[in-house]
Amino acid sequence: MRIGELAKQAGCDVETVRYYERDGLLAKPEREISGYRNYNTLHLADLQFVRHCRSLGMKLAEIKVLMNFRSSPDGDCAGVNALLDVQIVRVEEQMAAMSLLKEQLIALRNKCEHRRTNKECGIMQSLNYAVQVRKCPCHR
Amino acid sequence: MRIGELAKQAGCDVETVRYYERDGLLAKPEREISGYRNYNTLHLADLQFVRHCRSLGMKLAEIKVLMNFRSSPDGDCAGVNALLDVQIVRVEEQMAAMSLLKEQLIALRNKCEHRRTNKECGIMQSLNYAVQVRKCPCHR
DNA sequence: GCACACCCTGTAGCCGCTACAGGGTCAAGT
DNA sequence: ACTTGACCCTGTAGCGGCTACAGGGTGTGC
Repeated sequence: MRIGELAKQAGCDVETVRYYERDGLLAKPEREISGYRNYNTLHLADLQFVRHCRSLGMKLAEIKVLMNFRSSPDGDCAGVNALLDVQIVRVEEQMAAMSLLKEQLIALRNKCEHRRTNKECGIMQSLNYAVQVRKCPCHR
Repeated sequence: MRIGELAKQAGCDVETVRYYERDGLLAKPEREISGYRNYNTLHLADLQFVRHCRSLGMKLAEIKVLMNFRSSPDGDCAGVNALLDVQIVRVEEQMAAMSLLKEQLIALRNKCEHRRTNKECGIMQSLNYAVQVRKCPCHR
């Protein structure tokens, strides 16, 4: 199949496929005489693997590591587990940060009693000062 | 004061200050004969305002809007409120997405019973397929 | 007169794409 | 045989918000 079909099946953009190839994430496919890239179902499986990893928020460098694990099927999968743990920790950290952020934004939003001028606005006034930060409100 | 002192007081990098100036977020300061930028406390207040907004996750374009509100102090602050609401919605959306992500990652993590080979690893096998998505687990 | 901290401009890099420009190829229709 | 239009190619630039140089100039203290 050609690149358009491949991209469609994987639910991504043609440009993205070429980007992955350039980045060394996907193997370079054979070319037709015309120069067109020609893919088979193994290429598709690889691309889908990458897209699934991406949808889980993994970085391309991390996906490369997983691809390497994949190409040594008899190796110990401890590395896979460790990589997943990194993802989970990262997401948890981001969630904690967002939680704090939301709290700050809502506190700020409540500073304004409607229909004031900009200079009287409690929000605008507060933005002149650093946000009061409690020590990690999400973990108590 | 010179740029190094300004950056230090605002808790950011010198390069960041110059970047903000180039981006039109901060006014261009006077120059000394040497060509060095010379700042006063008003510049510092502006920079701190920007940094506080950034720490709340606002985009530079949004901060520009707030700066404009700031320079028309007698205007109606409804726009400020609306902008804050946009921030809050954005953070809530991101938190919902992260929550879903975390759930998916943990489900995936549980697919591997320790000390297998890569090809037997439940995680690696699952990554060949799309993640099962429940309809927004964070809102019920 | 020298060292060293600081400042300047301009450019390139990070990430994961996205969006062109400027061209070639192919298949169907007339 | 010719045209249309969908697809493909390479290469480059842009997004956001910085960060990190290179290659130079300036200021200050000893």
